[in-house]
Amino acid sequence: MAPADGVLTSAGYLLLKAGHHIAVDFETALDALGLSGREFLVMSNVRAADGLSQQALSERLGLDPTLVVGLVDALEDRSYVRRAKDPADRRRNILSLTAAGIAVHDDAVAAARRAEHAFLAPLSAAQREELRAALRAVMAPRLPWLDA
Amino acid sequence: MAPADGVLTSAGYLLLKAGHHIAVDFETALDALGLSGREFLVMSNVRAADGLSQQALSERLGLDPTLVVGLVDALEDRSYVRRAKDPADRRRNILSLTAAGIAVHDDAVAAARRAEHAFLAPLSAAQREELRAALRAVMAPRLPWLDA
DNA sequence: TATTGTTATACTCTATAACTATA
DNA sequence: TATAGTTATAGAGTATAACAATA
Repeated sequence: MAPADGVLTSAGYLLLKAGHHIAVDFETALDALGLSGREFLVMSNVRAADGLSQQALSERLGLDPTLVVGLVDALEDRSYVRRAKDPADRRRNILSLTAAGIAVHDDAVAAARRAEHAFLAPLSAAQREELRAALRAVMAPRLPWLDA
Repeated sequence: MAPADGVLTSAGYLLLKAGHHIAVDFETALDALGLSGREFLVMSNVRAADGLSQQALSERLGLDPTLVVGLVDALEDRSYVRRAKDPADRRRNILSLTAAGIAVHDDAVAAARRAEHAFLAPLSAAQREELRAALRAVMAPRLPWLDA
């Protein structure tokens, strides 16, 4: 057997593929609500971390700040997200969800959970929890906000 | 606690993020060999499945056939991959690795394995294997060639 | 008439640099 | 002088459609 054998069934490659597949599933599930995956993540982060600035958000998302502008614009147009000047530093925009944003986000969370459950259906509840713990351990050094 | 809490620490989101992070790590590791991640996957699939056509390859990779053309072109230019007309159906290109291609691919596999090992370092050997088994179970319905 | 591979075009997405307003 | 946010531009990446060769 070739020394290269097993690459395509390695944990690393399967992880890469699984990540992409579930991303597509999330997009599909959120599409019914008129949200993109990124918009959902913007709302999730704004909701999870109070008083988030756009720069802090871009770091969390791993996206360029210039991309965040357009994302927040699109959500503000639909009145899901609010920009407010930080009184302590008027350069900063403090982001928050509106009541309408929270309502839509609740639905989006439910849709995402259904998609996740379907994706992980081949696993038992215990296996799903083990998977989550393993991924959390691996990602902890890379996602500082995960500790909180 | 808000009903939306936990989205960012869910198995699904961590899976999505982990997939992207390891993809970046793979790209970085392969860069030293002058290979892109996709070129590496082309070579890995050609090597794993004998007599693969470009169309079959595009299905395995989940990429449009028109993208495969350019990938194979670039690898053929470096004499890593060969195109040969299928005698049974002269529309088909049968792909194979050259000796040079196999040599480079061996190095690439080693580099990818090192990157994977570093990425999964927080996990024990048993946990890594459990992760691999879980991902394989989840992806089996989506990657038909995984059964082989 | 359908399929494999190829090419060309248009579209989307992203990264880079420059600008403003605040500090 | 440096930073947060914004805008505009250019580049890379992708999808769509049309074509040639073969079935």
